[in-house]
Amino acid sequence: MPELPEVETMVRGLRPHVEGRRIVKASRCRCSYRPIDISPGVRAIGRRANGQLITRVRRLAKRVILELESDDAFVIEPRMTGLMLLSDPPDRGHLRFEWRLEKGTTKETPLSLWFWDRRGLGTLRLYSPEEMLIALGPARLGPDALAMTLDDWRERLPRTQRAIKVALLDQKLVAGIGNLYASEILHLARIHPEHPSHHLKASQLRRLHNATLTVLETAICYEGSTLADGTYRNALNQNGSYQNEHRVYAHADEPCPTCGKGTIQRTVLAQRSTFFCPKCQRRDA
DNA sequence: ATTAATGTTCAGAA
DNA sequence: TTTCTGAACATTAA
Repeated sequence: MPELPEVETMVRGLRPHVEGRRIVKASRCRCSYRPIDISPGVRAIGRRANGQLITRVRRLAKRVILELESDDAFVIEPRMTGLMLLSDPPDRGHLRFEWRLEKGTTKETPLSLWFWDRRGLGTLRLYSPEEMLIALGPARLGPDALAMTLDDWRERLPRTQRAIKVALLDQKLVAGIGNLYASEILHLARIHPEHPSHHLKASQLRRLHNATLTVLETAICYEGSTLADGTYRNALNQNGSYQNEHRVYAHADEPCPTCGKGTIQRTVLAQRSTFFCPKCQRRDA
């Protein structure tokens, strides 16, 4: 479930320890389960990455990017249960990939960066700048949810007739929002999840813009959401705490914390759980 | 002991 | 063209 706030938290945790360090060895872990989906192959990755300096760590939508001095870049996509960890993996059986990093100063111990993934749906790519543009350029990925301007919302949402909840999950339309934050954003914006995207009024688009920024920025402050299954952790294997601030997600049958009158409903949209307050988020509003 | 549910992305179907 | 469905996967709860 790492979405934008969780991936941003990973990147911020990694950055001070990883930027400016040299990769001694990048290699696939011997894993109890199936090996991680990587490309190019292990040998090509080693040839291109070993000895390289990591110049920058950044986030691209829900992906972690490790930029190398050669201008190649690792692109890690955690999908459901992937974690980028500097220490203390929950277990060793689900470790999928390791970057062994050079000692910084003499005092520091050698450091490993790990990709740990319980379900194993995550992927890792090593891209040249040209490959990166093709794989993750504007044709594949819309503007980052935090970078969306009001004009971006006004211009992009009318492009589809799907329910707004479904549109928010379309990474080509707007990148970074996942199932959990889509419900939270729509609740704060007081928009019904089934409202057709192309029928949103100006006032609703303004509220959607503001709610997106508020929810995602607040969630980043709380270091993301760690759900009941405990999958998501930051770079040091610590919990996030935004789950305590969720107003609708996984709160079915509870009173709405905003209006106190409605009861949170759970429905299924695009095969995903969707939570909303029928009083705050009226269909016709 | 099965089965359903979990959520991201993509391939392929409608 | 646009939208929808199912599969990939491990684990837990029912």
